[in-house]
Amino acid sequence: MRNHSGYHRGVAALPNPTTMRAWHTFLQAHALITERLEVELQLERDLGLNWYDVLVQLSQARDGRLRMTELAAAVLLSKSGLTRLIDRMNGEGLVERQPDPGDKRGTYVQLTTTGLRRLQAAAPIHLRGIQEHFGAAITEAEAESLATALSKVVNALAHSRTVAVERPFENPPFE
Amino acid sequence: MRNHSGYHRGVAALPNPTTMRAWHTFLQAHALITERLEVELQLERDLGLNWYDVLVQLSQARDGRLRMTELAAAVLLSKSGLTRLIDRMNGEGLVERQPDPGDKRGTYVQLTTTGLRRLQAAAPIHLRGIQEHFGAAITEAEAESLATALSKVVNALAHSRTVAVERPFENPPFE
DNA sequence: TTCAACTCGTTGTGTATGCAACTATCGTAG
DNA sequence: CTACGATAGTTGCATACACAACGAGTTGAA
Repeated sequence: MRNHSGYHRGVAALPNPTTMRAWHTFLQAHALITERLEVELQLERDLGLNWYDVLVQLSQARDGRLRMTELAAAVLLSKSGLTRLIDRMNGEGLVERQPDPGDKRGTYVQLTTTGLRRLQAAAPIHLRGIQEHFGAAITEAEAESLATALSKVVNALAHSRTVAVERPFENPPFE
Repeated sequence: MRNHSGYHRGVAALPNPTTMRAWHTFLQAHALITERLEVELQLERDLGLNWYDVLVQLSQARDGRLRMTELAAAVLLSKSGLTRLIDRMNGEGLVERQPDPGDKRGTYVQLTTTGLRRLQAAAPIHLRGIQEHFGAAITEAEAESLATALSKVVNALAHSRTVAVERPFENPPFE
């Protein structure tokens, strides 16, 4: 699936100014809002965004539990990263490890009632932040457009598996 | 507990479904595209995105140099984080530290010709990635809308200095 | 049934990063 | 000029993460 969206001039089409402006704003917005939401949740509910994400994923899962690997994928962490995150959350009683009776290799991560309460306390803060810093700043039409546009970006990326990239020159194995 | 989950309490409205959809797509798009660009730059030019950002900032600065603090702000790193990043980049000859003759506390980070060459080799790869994965996926109108909408988000955040948030049952701000 | 290849989660290790404390220097009020 | 608070950058320490190697368990083909 190559770049067959018009504009083939020379080797690789470069972004036009509008694209670059959108790109830059995109990065800036993400950095700022993410940091703000993290800080607010941390200050007001003593909960990091990763912890929150884990709680959300578990609360939405059937029986409030997921396998380590599923959860790792859902919260975009490596397996080892999740192992240690769950260690910490378990240490605070928010989740529990349960052996999977059907597969002795596997472990379920189960949301505890403590964890659920913690999530219920945190969710309004987080959602309020999203509304305040994101939703309130843009119009409904802009939100629609944004979702549409970025969905296309996501789909394009999801469907193009890291195509063996070209290595025009250099990059020999010497260092 | 004040702002109850009430939808009409006025105090803290929660996001509507459109907003939430836009929000999720926003996060997803950022995570995916960022990872892809990082991987591509790393594989094809053996350069991390942070390194690239530093090189870009320096190349755009007057005389190809910036003070540590300015650079730290530009690339969104803490002072200590930048100290070590510059250590590493200096170790590979991409930048140099220069004392500021006018302020003996200060240090300039100066782009070297090696660093500039490295940037010139990397830039096409990175820009191509932005075009391919971002620019090509959306229409010009969507790019405009996105830039407009997210600019408003950025401005709102930049102008609202972390307003002392409510701490329902935490230490009051009375020091 | 057997066993090689795979999968699941953990552990060892290395790296990047932030915070707080520190040193050196600067700027200024008195 | 002095003294003190502010600022620039570095360092010690702690944390969070990824990658690779690993042991235990599973699966499928012969």
